[in-house]
Amino acid sequence: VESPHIPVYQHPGQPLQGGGWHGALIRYLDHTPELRHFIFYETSEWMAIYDGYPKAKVHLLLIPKPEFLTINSVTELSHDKHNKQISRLHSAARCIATKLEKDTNGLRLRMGYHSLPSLRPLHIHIVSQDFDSPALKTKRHWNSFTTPFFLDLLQVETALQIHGKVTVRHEDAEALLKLSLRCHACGAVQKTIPDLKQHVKGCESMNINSSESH
DNA sequence: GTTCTAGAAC
DNA sequence: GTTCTAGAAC
Repeated sequence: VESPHIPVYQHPGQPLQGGGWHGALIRYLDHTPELRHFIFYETSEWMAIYDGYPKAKVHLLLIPKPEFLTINSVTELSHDKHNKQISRLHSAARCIATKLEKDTNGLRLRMGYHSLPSLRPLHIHIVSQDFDSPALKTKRHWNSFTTPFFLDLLQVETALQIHGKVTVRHEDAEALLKLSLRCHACGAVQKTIPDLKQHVKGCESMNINSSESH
């Protein structure tokens, strides 16, 4: 397990545009000078960057470096080929999350993959569960983090262990993104995104296990 | 992935 | 009238 000097989370602002969005994350790995402020921390095996459009108070992406693991989606992983690398990557994610949870005084974090990622290469989301961010604008955004579309690290590890790979049915995953807007803490359905954000701010269930509730 | 915007919803 | 979403374009 890496035990680096993980810094304090401090998002730098909006990233530069251009360069084609599918491979946008590659530009971070290439150390494009304009994006250097978006590097949260890196080792020889991975780079943790600030999400350019953070969907919560804390939102990092953990990207394995090409020489460590070259792959675009969780469905391309196999137990036989990648078990050791994935273990190390997940350890790093957990190490970062533990540090961030300390720094943020109990902000709850989830770590995992999107079933159908829009960006390559493979990346793990480390995201706090407040979803208090102006960049979270659509049902797709919301459901990609709060439905089973979001695959937790442990879930991926278990699938790899049992089935040797992670299987995603495209249409099932797409359907999850279209589910009605539901509070992830209490399950209440909300009509619009603004309604949902308003609800989450005051939702009693949100504060369980948070230091702010004590 | 985001931006833009037409038209649905209110 | 304004708010909000969803689909096209990028």
